[in-house]
Amino acid sequence: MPILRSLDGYAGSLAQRVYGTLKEAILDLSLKPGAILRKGEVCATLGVSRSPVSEALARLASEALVDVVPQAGTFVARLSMEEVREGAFLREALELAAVELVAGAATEAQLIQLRRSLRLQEALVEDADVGGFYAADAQFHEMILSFTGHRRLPGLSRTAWVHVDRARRLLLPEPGRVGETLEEHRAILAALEARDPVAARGATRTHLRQVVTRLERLVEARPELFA
Amino acid sequence: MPILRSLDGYAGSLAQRVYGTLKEAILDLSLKPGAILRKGEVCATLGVSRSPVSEALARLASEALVDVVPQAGTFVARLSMEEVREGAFLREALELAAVELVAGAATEAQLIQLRRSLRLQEALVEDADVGGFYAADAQFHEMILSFTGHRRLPGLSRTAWVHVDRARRLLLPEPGRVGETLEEHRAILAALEARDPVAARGATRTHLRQVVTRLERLVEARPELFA
DNA sequence: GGCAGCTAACATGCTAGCATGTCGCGCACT
DNA sequence: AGTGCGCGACATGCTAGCATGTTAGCTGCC
Repeated sequence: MPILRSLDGYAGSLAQRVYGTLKEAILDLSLKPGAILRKGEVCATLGVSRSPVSEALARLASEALVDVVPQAGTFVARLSMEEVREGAFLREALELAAVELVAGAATEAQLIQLRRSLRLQEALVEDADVGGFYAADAQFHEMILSFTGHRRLPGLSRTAWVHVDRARRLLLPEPGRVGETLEEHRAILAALEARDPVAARGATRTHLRQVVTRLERLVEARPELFA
Repeated sequence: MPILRSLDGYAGSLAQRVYGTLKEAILDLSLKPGAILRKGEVCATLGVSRSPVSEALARLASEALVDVVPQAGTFVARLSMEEVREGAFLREALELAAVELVAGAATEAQLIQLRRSLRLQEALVEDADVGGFYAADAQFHEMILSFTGHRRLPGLSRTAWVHVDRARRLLLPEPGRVGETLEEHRAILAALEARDPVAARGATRTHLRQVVTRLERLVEARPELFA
Protein backbone atom coordinates (compact mmCIF):
# COMPACT_ATOMS: atom_id res chain seq x y z
CA MET A 1 0.00 0.00 0.00
CA PRO A 2 1.53 3.28 -1.03
CA ILE A 3 1.93 5.95 1.53
CA LEU A 4 -1.46 7.39 2.33
CA ARG A 5 -1.62 10.69 4.08
CA SER A 6 -3.33 10.44 7.42
CA LEU A 7 -6.88 11.54 7.90
CA ASP A 8 -5.86 14.65 9.76
CA GLY A 9 -6.50 17.79 7.83
CA TYR A 10 -9.83 16.64 6.54
CA ALA A 11 -13.07 17.55 8.23
CA GLY A 12 -16.39 15.83 8.66
CA SER A 13 -17.28 12.22 9.14
CA LEU A 14 -14.75 9.45 8.87
CA ALA A 15 -16.15 8.47 5.51
CA GLN A 16 -15.63 11.98 4.20
CA ARG A 17 -12.06 12.09 5.46
CA VAL A 18 -11.27 8.72 3.93
CA TYR A 19 -12.77 9.99 0.69
CA GLY A 20 -10.57 13.07 0.76
CA THR A 21 -7.44 11.11 1.51
CA LEU A 22 -8.03 8.55 -1.21
CA LYS A 23 -9.07 11.14 -3.76
CA GLU A 24 -5.96 13.18 -3.21
CA ALA A 25 -3.78 10.10 -3.53
CA ILE A 26 -5.51 9.10 -6.75
CA LEU A 27 -5.35 12.56 -8.25
CA ASP A 28 -1.66 13.10 -7.60
CA LEU A 29 -0.93 9.63 -8.97
CA SER A 30 0.67 8.34 -5.77
CA LEU A 31 -1.92 5.60 -6.15
CA LYS A 32 -0.91 4.21 -9.53
CA PRO A 33 -3.59 3.91 -12.21
CA GLY A 34 -4.66 0.31 -12.60
CA ALA A 35 -3.39 -0.68 -9.17
CA ILE A 36 -5.57 -2.81 -6.96
CA LEU A 37 -6.98 -1.04 -3.95
CA ARG A 38 -7.84 -3.51 -1.24
CA LYS A 39 -10.41 -2.34 1.24
CA GLY A 40 -8.75 -4.35 3.97
CA GLU A 41 -5.41 -2.64 3.43
CA VAL A 42 -6.98 0.80 3.41
CA CYS A 43 -8.72 -0.04 6.68
CA ALA A 44 -5.49 -1.21 8.27
CA THR A 45 -3.50 1.74 6.97
CA LEU A 46 -5.95 4.39 8.10
CA GLY A 47 -7.07 2.55 11.21
CA VAL A 48 -10.77 2.60 10.46
CA SER A 49 -13.38 0.00 9.74
CA ARG A 50 -14.77 -0.98 6.38
CA SER A 51 -18.02 0.94 6.27
CA PRO A 52 -16.52 4.40 5.87
CA VAL A 53 -14.07 2.99 3.35
CA SER A 54 -16.90 1.42 1.41
CA GLU A 55 -18.83 4.67 1.35
CA ALA A 56 -15.76 6.58 0.20
CA LEU A 57 -15.12 4.07 -2.56
CA ALA A 58 -18.73 4.27 -3.66
CA ARG A 59 -18.39 8.01 -4.08
CA LEU A 60 -15.13 7.61 -5.96
CA ALA A 61 -16.78 5.02 -8.18
CA SER A 62 -19.54 7.47 -9.04
CA GLU A 63 -16.84 9.83 -10.27
CA ALA A 64 -15.19 7.00 -12.20
CA LEU A 65 -11.98 7.37 -10.21
CA VAL A 66 -12.09 3.72 -9.15
CA ASP A 67 -13.64 0.62 -10.67
CA VAL A 68 -15.37 -1.65 -8.20
CA VAL A 69 -15.79 -5.17 -9.51
CA PRO A 70 -18.21 -7.06 -7.26
CA GLN A 71 -16.65 -9.94 -5.38
CA ALA A 72 -13.41 -9.41 -7.25
CA GLY A 73 -11.62 -6.22 -6.32
CA THR A 74 -11.40 -2.48 -6.47
CA PHE A 75 -9.00 -0.84 -8.88
CA VAL A 76 -7.68 2.65 -9.35
CA ALA A 77 -9.05 3.88 -12.66
CA ARG A 78 -6.60 3.98 -15.52
CA LEU A 79 -5.93 7.24 -17.25
CA SER A 80 -8.37 7.48 -20.08
CA MET A 81 -8.42 10.10 -22.79
CA GLU A 82 -12.11 9.30 -23.16
CA GLU A 83 -12.72 10.44 -19.60
CA VAL A 84 -10.53 13.48 -20.12
CA ARG A 85 -12.50 14.53 -23.16
CA GLU A 86 -15.81 13.94 -21.44
CA GLY A 87 -14.74 15.87 -18.36
CA ALA A 88 -13.49 18.74 -20.47
CA PHE A 89 -16.73 18.75 -22.44
CA LEU A 90 -18.77 18.89 -19.26
CA ARG A 91 -16.79 21.67 -17.67
CA GLU A 92 -16.85 23.63 -20.89
CA ALA A 93 -20.61 23.25 -21.15
CA LEU A 94 -21.11 24.43 -17.58
CA GLU A 95 -18.68 27.28 -17.70
CA LEU A 96 -19.86 28.60 -21.04
CA ALA A 97 -23.41 28.66 -19.78
CA ALA A 98 -22.21 30.42 -16.66
CA VAL A 99 -20.24 33.19 -18.38
CA GLU A 100 -23.07 33.72 -20.79
CA LEU A 101 -25.45 34.24 -17.90
CA VAL A 102 -23.04 36.32 -15.87
CA ALA A 103 -22.19 38.53 -18.84
CA GLY A 104 -25.80 39.63 -18.88
CA ALA A 105 -26.36 39.87 -15.16
CA ALA A 106 -23.15 40.62 -13.30
CA THR A 107 -23.38 43.29 -10.64
CA GLU A 108 -20.71 45.93 -10.25
CA ALA A 109 -19.66 44.36 -6.96
CA GLN A 110 -19.05 41.06 -8.68
CA LEU A 111 -16.97 42.69 -11.39
CA ILE A 112 -14.91 44.37 -8.70
CA GLN A 113 -14.20 40.99 -7.15
CA LEU A 114 -13.03 39.65 -10.48
CA ARG A 115 -10.80 42.66 -11.10
CA ARG A 116 -9.30 42.23 -7.68
CA SER A 117 -8.58 38.58 -8.44
CA LEU A 118 -6.86 39.58 -11.65
CA ARG A 119 -4.67 42.05 -9.79
CA LEU A 120 -3.69 39.28 -7.42
CA GLN A 121 -2.89 37.00 -10.34
CA GLU A 122 -0.68 39.67 -11.88
CA ALA A 123 1.27 39.96 -8.66
CA LEU A 124 1.69 36.19 -8.41
CA VAL A 125 2.97 36.02 -11.98
CA GLU A 126 5.49 38.77 -11.28
CA ASP A 127 6.66 36.87 -8.21
CA ALA A 128 6.82 33.68 -10.25
CA ASP A 129 4.67 31.92 -7.64
CA VAL A 130 3.23 29.22 -9.85
CA GLY A 131 1.48 27.32 -7.08
CA GLY A 132 -0.17 30.46 -5.80
CA PHE A 133 -1.19 31.40 -9.31
CA TYR A 134 -2.95 28.13 -9.91
CA ALA A 135 -4.87 28.55 -6.69
CA ALA A 136 -5.92 32.04 -7.76
CA ASP A 137 -6.80 30.64 -11.18
CA ALA A 138 -9.15 28.09 -9.64
CA GLN A 139 -10.68 30.77 -7.46
CA PHE A 140 -11.27 33.03 -10.47
CA HIS A 141 -13.25 30.33 -12.22
CA GLU A 142 -15.17 29.44 -9.08
CA MET A 143 -16.18 33.05 -8.65
CA ILE A 144 -17.73 33.21 -12.08
CA LEU A 145 -19.59 29.98 -11.51
CA SER A 146 -20.90 31.11 -8.16
CA PHE A 147 -22.10 34.41 -9.64
CA THR A 148 -24.81 32.44 -11.43
CA GLY A 149 -26.43 31.99 -8.04
CA HIS A 150 -26.36 28.23 -8.39
CA ARG A 151 -24.78 26.82 -5.28
CA ARG A 152 -23.71 23.42 -6.47
CA LEU A 153 -22.26 24.56 -9.77
CA PRO A 154 -18.65 25.10 -8.64
CA GLY A 155 -18.52 21.65 -7.08
CA LEU A 156 -19.93 20.01 -10.18
CA SER A 157 -17.40 21.75 -12.34
CA ARG A 158 -14.59 20.58 -10.10
CA THR A 159 -15.91 17.03 -10.22
CA ALA A 160 -16.16 17.15 -13.99
CA TRP A 161 -12.57 18.28 -14.20
CA VAL A 162 -10.95 15.62 -12.02
CA HIS A 163 -9.83 13.40 -14.85
CA VAL A 164 -8.31 16.33 -16.69
CA ASP A 165 -6.57 17.39 -13.53
CA ARG A 166 -5.15 13.95 -12.96
CA ALA A 167 -3.87 13.61 -16.50
CA ARG A 168 -2.38 17.09 -16.27
CA ARG A 169 0.16 15.73 -13.80
CA LEU A 170 1.86 14.14 -16.77
CA LEU A 171 2.41 17.46 -18.52
CA LEU A 172 5.72 19.16 -18.05
CA PRO A 173 5.54 22.77 -16.95
CA GLU A 174 5.69 25.06 -19.94
CA PRO A 175 7.47 28.37 -19.46
CA GLY A 176 5.28 31.35 -20.17
CA ARG A 177 2.05 29.41 -19.78
CA VAL A 178 1.04 31.29 -16.64
CA GLY A 179 1.44 34.58 -18.51
CA GLU A 180 -0.80 33.31 -21.32
CA THR A 181 -3.33 32.12 -18.79
CA LEU A 182 -3.39 35.53 -17.21
CA GLU A 183 -3.97 37.07 -20.62
CA GLU A 184 -6.88 34.71 -21.28
CA HIS A 185 -8.42 35.63 -17.95
CA ARG A 186 -8.14 39.28 -18.91
CA ALA A 187 -10.04 38.58 -22.10
CA ILE A 188 -12.83 36.85 -20.18
CA LEU A 189 -13.14 39.70 -17.72
CA ALA A 190 -13.11 42.25 -20.52
CA ALA A 191 -16.01 40.48 -22.21
CA LEU A 192 -17.95 40.37 -18.96
CA GLU A 193 -17.35 44.06 -18.39
CA ALA A 194 -18.53 44.75 -21.92
CA ARG A 195 -21.62 42.63 -21.16
CA ASP A 196 -20.92 40.66 -24.30
CA PRO A 197 -22.10 37.05 -23.85
CA VAL A 198 -20.77 35.88 -27.19
CA ALA A 199 -17.29 37.25 -26.58
CA ALA A 200 -17.33 35.83 -23.07
CA ARG A 201 -18.17 32.39 -24.40
CA GLY A 202 -15.44 32.64 -26.99
CA ALA A 203 -12.79 33.74 -24.55
CA THR A 204 -13.75 31.08 -22.02
CA ARG A 205 -13.80 28.35 -24.63
CA THR A 206 -10.37 29.30 -25.90
CA HIS A 207 -9.05 29.36 -22.37
CA LEU A 208 -10.44 25.99 -21.32
CA ARG A 209 -9.27 24.21 -24.43
CA GLN A 210 -5.59 24.96 -23.83
CA VAL A 211 -4.99 22.12 -21.40
CA VAL A 212 -6.92 19.58 -23.40
CA THR A 213 -5.04 20.51 -26.55
CA ARG A 214 -1.76 19.88 -24.78
CA LEU A 215 -3.09 16.56 -23.50
CA GLU A 216 -4.15 15.53 -26.99
CA ARG A 217 -0.61 16.18 -28.14
CA LEU A 218 0.70 14.11 -25.27
CA VAL A 219 -1.50 11.12 -26.00
CA GLU A 220 -0.35 11.24 -29.59
CA ALA A 221 3.29 11.31 -28.57
CA ARG A 222 3.05 8.75 -25.77
CA PRO A 223 -0.12 6.69 -26.13
CA GLU A 224 1.18 4.07 -23.69
CA LEU A 225 0.51 6.46 -20.80
CA PHE A 226 -3.21 6.16 -21.37
CA ALA A 227 -3.33 2.37 -21.50
CA MET B 1 -44.08 4.64 6.44
CA PRO B 2 -45.90 5.15 3.17
CA ILE B 3 -46.28 2.25 0.85
CA LEU B 4 -42.93 1.48 -0.70
CA ARG B 5 -42.82 -0.67 -3.78
CA SER B 6 -40.93 -3.84 -3.23
CA LEU B 7 -37.42 -4.29 -4.50
CA ASP B 8 -38.52 -6.56 -7.28
CA GLY B 9 -38.14 -5.03 -10.66
CA TYR B 10 -34.82 -3.41 -9.89
CA ALA B 11 -31.55 -5.04 -10.78
CA GLY B 12 -28.12 -5.08 -9.26
CA SER B 13 -26.99 -5.04 -5.69
CA LEU B 14 -29.39 -4.57 -2.81
CA ALA B 15 -28.14 -1.04 -2.33
CA GLN B 16 -28.95 -0.20 -5.91
CA ARG B 17 -32.42 -1.66 -5.66
CA VAL B 18 -33.12 0.22 -2.47
CA TYR B 19 -31.88 3.36 -4.20
CA GLY B 20 -34.23 2.81 -7.10
CA THR B 21 -37.21 2.14 -4.88
CA LEU B 22 -36.64 5.19 -2.72
CA LYS B 23 -35.89 7.45 -5.65
CA GLU B 24 -39.08 6.49 -7.41
CA ALA B 25 -41.10 7.09 -4.27
CA ILE B 26 -39.50 10.48 -3.76
CA LEU B 27 -39.93 11.52 -7.37
CA ASP B 28 -43.60 10.63 -7.61
CA LEU B 29 -44.23 12.38 -4.29
CA SER B 30 -45.55 9.29 -2.53
CA LEU B 31 -42.87 10.14 0.00
CA LYS B 32 -43.99 13.59 1.03
CA PRO B 33 -41.47 16.43 0.83
CA GLY B 34 -40.21 17.32 4.29
CA ALA B 35 -41.22 13.99 5.77
CA ILE B 36 -38.80 12.19 8.01
CA LEU B 37 -37.32 9.04 6.55
CA ARG B 38 -36.17 6.69 9.27
CA LYS B 39 -33.53 4.22 8.24
CA GLY B 40 -34.90 1.67 10.65
CA GLU B 41 -38.35 1.83 9.10
CA VAL B 42 -36.99 1.50 5.60
CA CYS B 43 -35.00 -1.53 6.72
CA ALA B 44 -38.04 -3.14 8.26
CA THR B 45 -40.30 -2.33 5.30
CA LEU B 46 -37.92 -3.64 2.67
CA GLY B 47 -36.53 -6.44 4.79
CA VAL B 48 -32.89 -5.52 4.41
CA SER B 49 -30.19 -4.35 6.73
CA ARG B 50 -28.95 -0.83 7.22
CA SER B 51 -25.82 -0.79 5.11
CA PRO B 52 -27.54 -0.89 1.72
CA VAL B 53 -30.06 1.65 2.97
CA SER B 54 -27.24 3.92 4.11
CA GLU B 55 -25.52 3.69 0.78
CA ALA B 56 -28.75 4.42 -1.06
CA LEU B 57 -29.42 7.44 1.13
CA ALA B 58 -25.87 8.69 0.59
CA ARG B 59 -26.46 8.64 -3.15
CA LEU B 60 -29.78 10.39 -2.79
CA ALA B 61 -28.14 12.99 -0.58
CA SER B 62 -25.56 13.66 -3.27
CA GLU B 63 -28.45 14.46 -5.60
CA ALA B 64 -30.05 16.63 -2.93
CA LEU B 65 -33.16 14.44 -2.87
CA VAL B 66 -32.79 13.86 0.88
CA ASP B 67 -31.18 15.84 3.67
CA VAL B 68 -29.16 13.76 6.11
CA VAL B 69 -28.64 15.52 9.43
CA PRO B 70 -25.98 13.64 11.40
CA GLN B 71 -27.25 12.05 14.56
CA ALA B 72 -30.62 13.70 14.03
CA GLY B 73 -32.54 12.27 11.11
CA THR B 74 -32.97 11.95 7.39
CA PHE B 75 -35.61 14.01 5.63
CA VAL B 76 -37.13 13.97 2.18
CA ALA B 77 -36.04 17.18 0.46
CA ARG B 78 -38.66 19.86 0.19
CA LEU B 79 -39.61 21.15 -3.21
CA SER B 80 -37.35 24.06 -3.94
CA MET B 81 -37.59 26.43 -6.86
CA GLU B 82 -33.88 27.07 -6.33
CA GLU B 83 -33.14 23.44 -7.07
CA VAL B 84 -35.52 23.46 -10.01
CA ARG B 85 -33.77 26.45 -11.54
CA GLU B 86 -30.36 24.98 -10.95
CA GLY B 87 -31.34 21.64 -12.41
CA ALA B 88 -32.84 23.31 -15.44
CA PHE B 89 -29.73 25.43 -15.87
CA LEU B 90 -27.53 22.35 -15.74
CA ARG B 91 -29.54 20.35 -18.19
CA GLU B 92 -29.77 23.30 -20.54
CA ALA B 93 -26.01 23.79 -20.39
CA LEU B 94 -25.38 20.13 -21.16
CA GLU B 95 -27.94 19.77 -23.87
CA LEU B 96 -27.02 23.00 -25.65
CA ALA B 97 -23.39 21.92 -25.74
CA ALA B 98 -24.53 18.55 -27.05
CA VAL B 99 -26.72 19.81 -29.90
CA GLU B 100 -24.04 22.29 -30.87
CA LEU B 101 -21.55 19.46 -31.17
CA VAL B 102 -23.95 17.09 -32.86
CA ALA B 103 -25.07 19.71 -35.36
CA GLY B 104 -21.53 19.79 -36.64
CA ALA B 105 -20.76 16.11 -36.46
CA ALA B 106 -23.90 14.02 -36.81
CA THR B 107 -23.66 11.06 -39.15
CA GLU B 108 -26.42 10.23 -41.57
CA ALA B 109 -27.21 7.09 -39.56
CA GLN B 110 -27.76 9.19 -36.47
CA LEU B 111 -30.07 11.57 -38.29
CA ILE B 112 -32.04 8.60 -39.51
CA GLN B 113 -32.51 7.43 -35.95
CA LEU B 114 -33.80 10.84 -34.95
CA ARG B 115 -36.20 10.99 -37.87
CA ARG B 116 -37.50 7.57 -36.95
CA SER B 117 -38.06 8.72 -33.40
CA LEU B 118 -40.01 11.72 -34.67
CA ARG B 119 -42.21 9.48 -36.76
CA LEU B 120 -42.91 7.40 -33.70
CA GLN B 121 -43.76 10.52 -31.74
CA GLU B 122 -46.18 11.63 -34.44
CA ALA B 123 -47.98 8.31 -34.24
CA LEU B 124 -48.20 8.52 -30.46
CA VAL B 125 -49.66 12.01 -30.63
CA GLU B 126 -52.26 10.85 -33.14
CA ASP B 127 -53.17 7.99 -30.82
CA ALA B 128 -53.27 10.41 -27.87
CA ASP B 129 -50.91 8.13 -25.95
CA VAL B 130 -49.47 10.71 -23.61
CA GLY B 131 -47.45 8.29 -21.50
CA GLY B 132 -45.90 6.71 -24.54
CA PHE B 133 -45.14 10.11 -25.96
CA TYR B 134 -43.23 11.21 -22.87
CA ALA B 135 -41.17 8.04 -23.03
CA ALA B 136 -40.35 8.74 -26.68
CA ASP B 137 -39.59 12.33 -25.74
CA ALA B 138 -37.03 11.24 -23.16
CA GLN B 139 -35.52 8.82 -25.65
CA PHE B 140 -35.22 11.55 -28.28
CA HIS B 141 -33.20 13.71 -25.92
CA GLU B 142 -31.07 10.80 -24.78
CA MET B 143 -30.23 9.99 -28.36
CA ILE B 144 -28.88 13.45 -29.01
CA LEU B 145 -26.83 13.37 -25.84
CA SER B 146 -25.39 9.97 -26.64
CA PHE B 147 -24.44 11.11 -30.14
CA THR B 148 -21.74 13.25 -28.58
CA GLY B 149 -19.93 10.02 -27.81
CA HIS B 150 -19.82 10.83 -24.12
CA ARG B 151 -21.13 7.82 -22.27
CA ARG B 152 -22.11 9.37 -18.98
CA LEU B 153 -23.79 12.43 -20.42
CA PRO B 154 -27.36 11.07 -20.61
CA GLY B 155 -27.23 9.95 -17.00
CA LEU B 156 -25.91 13.28 -15.82
CA SER B 157 -28.64 15.09 -17.67
CA ARG B 158 -31.27 12.87 -16.08
CA THR B 159 -29.78 13.49 -12.65
CA ALA B 160 -29.74 17.22 -13.24
CA TRP B 161 -33.38 17.12 -14.19
CA VAL B 162 -34.74 15.20 -11.18
CA HIS B 163 -35.91 18.23 -9.26
CA VAL B 164 -37.67 19.62 -12.29
CA ASP B 165 -39.28 16.25 -12.86
CA ARG B 166 -40.51 16.05 -9.31
CA ALA B 167 -41.95 19.52 -9.31
CA ARG B 168 -43.60 18.80 -12.65
CA ARG B 169 -45.93 16.41 -10.87
CA LEU B 170 -47.70 19.45 -9.55
CA LEU B 171 -48.51 20.75 -13.02
CA LEU B 172 -51.87 19.93 -14.49
CA PRO B 173 -51.81 18.41 -17.95
CA GLU B 174 -52.25 21.08 -20.57
CA PRO B 175 -54.17 20.13 -23.70
CA GLY B 176 -52.16 20.57 -26.84
CA ARG B 177 -48.83 20.58 -25.05
CA VAL B 178 -47.75 17.29 -26.61
CA GLY B 179 -48.40 18.74 -30.05
CA GLU B 180 -46.28 21.77 -29.27
CA THR B 181 -43.55 19.53 -27.92
CA LEU B 182 -43.56 17.56 -31.14
CA GLU B 183 -43.26 20.77 -33.10
CA GLU B 184 -40.28 21.85 -31.01
CA HIS B 185 -38.60 18.52 -31.61
CA ARG B 186 -39.12 19.02 -35.32
CA ALA B 187 -37.36 22.36 -35.10
CA ILE B 188 -34.40 20.80 -33.32
CA LEU B 189 -34.09 18.03 -35.86
CA ALA B 190 -34.39 20.49 -38.73
CA ALA B 191 -31.52 22.53 -37.33
CA LEU B 192 -29.41 19.41 -36.94
CA GLU B 193 -30.15 18.35 -40.52
CA ALA B 194 -29.19 21.84 -41.68
CA ARG B 195 -25.99 21.48 -39.65
CA ASP B 196 -26.73 24.81 -38.06
CA PRO B 197 -25.37 24.85 -34.48
CA VAL B 198 -26.81 28.25 -33.64
CA ALA B 199 -30.30 27.31 -34.72
CA ALA B 200 -30.01 24.00 -32.90
CA ARG B 201 -29.07 25.78 -29.70
CA GLY B 202 -31.93 28.19 -30.08
CA ALA B 203 -34.51 25.51 -30.76
CA THR B 204 -33.30 23.37 -27.87
CA ARG B 205 -33.25 26.30 -25.48
CA THR B 206 -36.79 27.26 -26.38
CA HIS B 207 -37.92 23.70 -25.95
CA LEU B 208 -36.29 23.12 -22.56
CA ARG B 209 -37.55 26.37 -21.10
CA GLN B 210 -41.21 25.49 -21.57
CA VAL B 211 -41.55 23.40 -18.43
CA VAL B 212 -39.60 25.80 -16.25
CA THR B 213 -41.69 28.70 -17.43
CA ARG B 214 -44.84 26.87 -16.42
CA LEU B 215 -43.29 26.07 -13.05
CA GLU B 216 -42.36 29.70 -12.52
CA ARG B 217 -45.98 30.61 -13.09
CA LEU B 218 -47.04 27.95 -10.62
CA VAL B 219 -44.72 29.14 -7.89
CA GLU B 220 -46.07 32.62 -8.37
CA ALA B 221 -49.64 31.44 -8.09
CA ARG B 222 -49.13 28.99 -5.23
CA PRO B 223 -45.87 29.75 -3.42
CA GLU B 224 -46.88 27.59 -0.46
CA LEU B 225 -46.21 24.48 -2.53
CA PHE B 226 -42.51 25.25 -2.49
CA ALA B 227 -42.18 25.82 1.24
C1' DG C 1 5.03 -30.31 -22.04
C1' DG C 2 0.48 -28.21 -22.30
C1' DC C 3 -4.27 -27.91 -20.91
C1' DA C 4 -8.40 -28.68 -18.20
C1' DG C 5 -10.52 -29.06 -13.86
C1' DC C 6 -10.52 -28.43 -9.05
C1' DT C 7 -9.55 -26.40 -4.78
C1' DA C 8 -8.39 -22.96 -1.62
C1' DA C 9 -7.59 -18.30 -0.58
C1' DC C 10 -9.67 -13.99 -0.64
C1' DA C 11 -12.38 -10.14 -2.57
C1' DT C 12 -16.67 -7.53 -1.72
C1' DG C 13 -21.76 -7.27 0.06
C1' DC C 14 -24.54 -7.91 3.82
C1' DT C 15 -26.07 -8.62 8.61
C1' DA C 16 -26.18 -7.60 13.40
C1' DG C 17 -24.91 -4.97 17.52
C1' DC C 18 -22.24 -0.98 19.97
C1' DA C 19 -20.74 4.08 20.52
C1' DT C 20 -21.84 8.88 20.08
C1' DG C 21 -24.35 12.93 19.63
C1' DT C 22 -29.04 15.30 19.12
C1' DC C 23 -33.78 16.61 19.92
C1' DG C 24 -37.92 16.90 22.55
C1' DC C 25 -40.64 16.34 26.52
C1' DG C 26 -41.41 16.95 31.36
C1' DC C 27 -40.37 18.99 35.68
C1' DA C 28 -38.72 22.28 38.81
C1' DC C 29 -37.95 26.95 39.49
C1' DT C 30 -38.68 31.96 38.94
C1' DA D 1 -47.98 30.98 33.95
C1' DG D 2 -43.64 31.22 31.50
C1' DT D 3 -38.99 29.79 31.22
C1' DG D 4 -34.77 27.25 31.85
C1' DC D 5 -32.71 22.93 32.75
C1' DG D 6 -32.07 18.05 32.75
C1' DC D 7 -33.01 13.55 31.38
C1' DG D 8 -34.67 9.97 28.37
C1' DA D 9 -35.58 8.13 23.93
C1' DC D 10 -33.68 7.68 19.59
C1' DA D 11 -31.31 9.10 15.35
C1' DT D 12 -27.14 8.12 12.65
C1' DG D 13 -22.01 6.52 12.34
C1' DC D 14 -18.99 3.00 13.25
C1' DT D 15 -17.15 -1.60 14.45
C1' DA D 16 -16.86 -6.45 13.98
C1' DG D 17 -18.05 -10.90 11.92
C1' DC D 18 -20.76 -13.94 8.36
C1' DA D 19 -22.41 -15.22 3.48
C1' DT D 20 -21.49 -15.31 -1.36
C1' DG D 21 -19.05 -15.27 -5.52
C1' DT D 22 -14.61 -14.75 -8.08
C1' DT D 23 -9.84 -15.46 -9.19
C1' DA D 24 -5.48 -17.52 -9.25
C1' DG D 25 -2.62 -21.31 -8.58
C1' DC D 26 -1.85 -26.14 -8.31
C1' DT D 27 -2.50 -30.80 -9.58
C1' DG D 28 -3.62 -34.50 -12.48
C1' DC D 29 -4.49 -36.00 -17.03
C1' DC D 30 -3.92 -36.14 -22.01
